[in-house]
Amino acid sequence: MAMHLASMVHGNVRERDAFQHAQHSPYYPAPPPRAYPGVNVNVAPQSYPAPAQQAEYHQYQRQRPQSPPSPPAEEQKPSLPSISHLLEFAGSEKAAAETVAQSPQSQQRQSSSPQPRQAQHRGAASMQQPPPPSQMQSSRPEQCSTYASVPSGSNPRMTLPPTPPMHPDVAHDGNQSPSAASNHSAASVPYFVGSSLNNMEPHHQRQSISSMPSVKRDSIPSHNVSPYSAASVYGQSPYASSPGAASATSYYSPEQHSYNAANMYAQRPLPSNFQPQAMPLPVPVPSPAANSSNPWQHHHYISTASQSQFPQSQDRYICSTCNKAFSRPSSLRIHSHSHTGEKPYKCPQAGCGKAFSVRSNMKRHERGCHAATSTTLTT
DNA sequence: TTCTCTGTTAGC
DNA sequence: GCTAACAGAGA
Repeated sequence: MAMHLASMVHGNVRERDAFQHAQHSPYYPAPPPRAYPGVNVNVAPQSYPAPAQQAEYHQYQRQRPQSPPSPPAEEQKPSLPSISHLLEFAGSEKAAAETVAQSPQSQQRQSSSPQPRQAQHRGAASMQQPPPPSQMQSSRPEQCSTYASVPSGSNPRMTLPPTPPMHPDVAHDGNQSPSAASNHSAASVPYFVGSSLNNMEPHHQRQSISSMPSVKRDSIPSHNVSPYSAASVYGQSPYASSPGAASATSYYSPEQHSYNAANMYAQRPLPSNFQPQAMPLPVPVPSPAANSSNPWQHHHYISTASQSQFPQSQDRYICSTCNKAFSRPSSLRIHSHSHTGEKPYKCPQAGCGKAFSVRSNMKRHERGCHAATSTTLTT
């Protein structure tokens, strides 16, 4: 159940991420629902359409996937349960869940009998799903849940090449709840998905970046409102109170993220790869000192298999914000300044006060603007 | 392998 | 012209 819950959270995080990246943001305002305003954690099965009506019900859901949450809360019952409820739920059903996970028969039973829950999750998914469910819902869930599976290096599926986003219907098979789907896809899909902006393989990232028509360097930050907006968004996210929020905040809290490039950029996939509490990851929260050997790569959640897919010495360091790849940690660190707005290099000239994010630029400025002054001073 | 410096490009 | 940002070369 912990995994279940974690996946659920994952799915939501990814979903949010997807929303953030969604082209059509009519759904972006959706997050509010995530505050679980009308979320009835105790959504009763009877509140869902009977099995015989599910098809129609789902049809209905699909036909109007784009319609934003409307006032009539009755129809929105199929929404995700709150974290708190999930926690409670996890506690009470943990044993049962474990049993289920271990027993295929139990899975069968679960997939066949708990229709209500299934419907519930489906309903929730449908309600929160942005228009293109095939991309939004199914793709995002995979990446981060895969991250969850990374630690288990024994998972053979991790070696599989990237697979296209699962079809929503497919994602619903088996244990079909979004969370279940996440679990399911987690194991079957590599940590990144092509549709994911933040979880692409470096070479893919480069491709995507290079393919970006005119990604002005200066334009990157604009798209990068993300580091902060993301931080704020996540900070406001209901998940901040979730068990995994600890790690999430550790990744995104602006405070930490200020200059801890190791935190911010090596963990780039964080939003989506948001690590649930149960993750047996070696080092969830990177300590530059602890990971001084290779802080960047480590936090990329790159499986050994994945690592072997691209050059070790080339652009290993990916900016978690804009996915830009760098071959050197220092480059990434400096680049991070462009996102954080940090300008650690201040002009030493008295009365100047100018600051730069790049040391060389500062020196250049010094030479250019204070050459006379400095020469005068030095001589 | 990484850092610093230099050169370059592009936006304002 | 100034600055941001990046890549390459050398240390």
